[in-house]
Amino acid sequence: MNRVLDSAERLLAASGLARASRALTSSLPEQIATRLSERIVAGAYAPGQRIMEQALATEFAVSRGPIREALRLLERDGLVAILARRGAIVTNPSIAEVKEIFDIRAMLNGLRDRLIAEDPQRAKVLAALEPEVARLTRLAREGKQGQEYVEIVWTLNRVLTEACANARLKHILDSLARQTLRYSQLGLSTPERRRQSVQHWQKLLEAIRKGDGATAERIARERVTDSRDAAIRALQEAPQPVSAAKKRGPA
Amino acid sequence: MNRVLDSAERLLAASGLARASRALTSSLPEQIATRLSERIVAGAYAPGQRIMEQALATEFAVSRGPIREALRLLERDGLVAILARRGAIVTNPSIAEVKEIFDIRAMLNGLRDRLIAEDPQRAKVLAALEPEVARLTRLAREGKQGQEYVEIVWTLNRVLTEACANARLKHILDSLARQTLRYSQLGLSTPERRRQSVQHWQKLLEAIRKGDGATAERIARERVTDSRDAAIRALQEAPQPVSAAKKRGPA
DNA sequence: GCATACAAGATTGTTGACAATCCTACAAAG
DNA sequence: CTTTGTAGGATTGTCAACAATCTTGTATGC
Repeated sequence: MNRVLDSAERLLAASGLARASRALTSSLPEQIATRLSERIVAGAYAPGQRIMEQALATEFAVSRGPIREALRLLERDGLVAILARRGAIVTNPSIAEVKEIFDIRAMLNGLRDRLIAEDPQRAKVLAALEPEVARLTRLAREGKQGQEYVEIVWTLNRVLTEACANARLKHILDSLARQTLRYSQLGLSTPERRRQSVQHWQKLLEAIRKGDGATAERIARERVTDSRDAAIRALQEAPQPVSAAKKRGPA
Repeated sequence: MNRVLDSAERLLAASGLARASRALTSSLPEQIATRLSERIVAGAYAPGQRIMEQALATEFAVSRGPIREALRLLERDGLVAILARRGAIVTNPSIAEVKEIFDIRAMLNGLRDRLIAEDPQRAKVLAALEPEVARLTRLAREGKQGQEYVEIVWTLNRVLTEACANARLKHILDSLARQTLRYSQLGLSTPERRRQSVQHWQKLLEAIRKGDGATAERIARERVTDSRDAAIRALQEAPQPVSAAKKRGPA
């Protein structure tokens, strides 16, 4: 339908977030939550739009009970806000809130990568990361544009988060990643930024290889902080980043 | 009824966590969740104990719907685990999981205190912190034992978290604090540890006063890491820290 | 012309009942 | 004596309807 929307959907698939956290568990509310989160991230529901329970219940051919639970799950992930007696509306994070989320991610990505660097069994993770970083390097050298770059970066992040020994950290990072998925494309827009991103990843791999947790943490943190600043700059220039349309009423 | 239980209840009240996050919103499921979380933290439900929906519905004189929602809220906070078709059981975090939570808190408390130190309007927070730290210093000098010490530390943490400009960070920290409330008393057991804790707080205040975000972050992180190690040591010595009884069946 | 009050419709919160699944106890076979 | 299969009760998951609240459109007053 729409180019931006398509790329967002591909990004979601590449990120593996939907599958990673819920789809296989086969609980009805979780399945519904997964499908709804895909729509929100893809921009099918505009920020600020109200989501009615009965409409979804009819669409998914279930009762309102599972729908309600699914909406609470989305609230937990920050994709909708639920107001008492007024239902769920798609969140529209302000620039300040996006910055907040990135600040938290900077700290926790730092912890994640430090833990991995200090893990005696990190060789396996490295084996998964190395070919991806090699692809990234090649793409950057060839000056290639496009979606592929973003997808590789998401894969790298997913591999690192999956490998994380701290289950609760993994959970929080997944949740935060879903919340910033809508803005993740903004961080790699210019060729210079991509070149710097590649350098960051190479240095991170080096630090993990050496088992240097402190360096791994510092690099991860810098990387997210850079993404944060880039995303904020992009948001300030274009206040409506993903969804062009501003539909508020029912579809 | 039981001394340990009493002190846990006082601690919960002093921490202000229940009130801070839910009680005033007056939604029925949230009220129920608050009361249940008090019971879990106080040890009225033993770890591993199964919680049945119908029993709670009868007790609170509501239908099972709000009870279900309340249990999902507790799951979000990590106080119960919900298994498909098997309901909610009170979580019994392993030592490894407690360490995980403390590791996350170390990072995020660091972010919190750095943000506060870099906040131009930090004077107001300082004004609230200073008398408490003074009380702490006095207690330590007098070599006083007892609950008061723990309560002051909780107040300090609550003031800092409340003052945090990052709303999402505040939310995550509240949630993590609830999860470790059961173990927070373990960190300050010996007089030496308390003296060191006082020093940490004094240095933290100093850093905030100067606007030295990096130092504030480092100190906060050290403090949580120390608490973590102390809590783990205590847990290894006494595997059943809060609730003495090991009731698994219905009460 | 604009703001306010009211009424009808729509939407969420809650309830009680039904269906599907799980756990326990007991019996039968190896 | 241990293990496997089965039946009953118990518990969670889902549904449809009712009550309480909110939103929207309209009319009225200034």
